[in-house]
Amino acid sequence: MNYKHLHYFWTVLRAGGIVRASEQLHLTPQTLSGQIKQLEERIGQPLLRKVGRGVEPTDAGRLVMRYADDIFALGASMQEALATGRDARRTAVLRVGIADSVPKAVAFHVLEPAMALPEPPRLACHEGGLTGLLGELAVHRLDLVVSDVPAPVNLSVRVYTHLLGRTGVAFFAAPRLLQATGWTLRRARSAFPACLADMPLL
DNA sequence: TAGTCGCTACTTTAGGACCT
DNA sequence: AGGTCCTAAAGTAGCGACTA
Repeated sequence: MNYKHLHYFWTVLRAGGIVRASEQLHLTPQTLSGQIKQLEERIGQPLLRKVGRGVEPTDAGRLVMRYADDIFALGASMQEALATGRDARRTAVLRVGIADSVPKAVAFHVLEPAMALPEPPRLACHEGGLTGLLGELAVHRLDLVVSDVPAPVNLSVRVYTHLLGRTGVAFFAAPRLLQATGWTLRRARSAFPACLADMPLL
């Protein structure tokens, strides 16, 4: 196993493409493509397949990626332990799934109190769709899922939903848009959200 | 609707630099 | 000398915009 090749593969999937990964790694796309090809030859099966103009992992690629996540997370925690003198492996790990629809600032706000504990856990955050995250929760790969909606009532998995907070939603419009649709700001405010029916809303 | 063009992303090939 | 890693150049393929 050449861990440099594995790191290139891992970076490509995290960056979302060979070109973006090559920019992060200060290499050319040809180099990354060639190195990943060598990794595939050593493993004996393809890890990436072309989809449109990009690439996506094969089943084997997803398996390798899960191991690579653990390998490089362990490497990062080793560096942290060397820098801080605190062995991260001795601290509890809180594995959190964050739904795509949740703004990162909100997720940070929700998780921040955990980091203020006397013995703060090591946070491992995973982003994804709610359905996939709940599946991970069901098989105990996650401890917690942060979402902007409660778990579906027809979910076959037993989970507990807790309201952690509320936030408002802001709508912005140019004044001339209100005028064009025959509304004034005062009337639109009092008739919200019914007034949206007349608005070109994206 | 089909063909063309330009752009983007990726792969292949050839060859150079460096290290053991 | 041979292996590894890298780049430049050329080629392939997908996608969107434009046009007849």
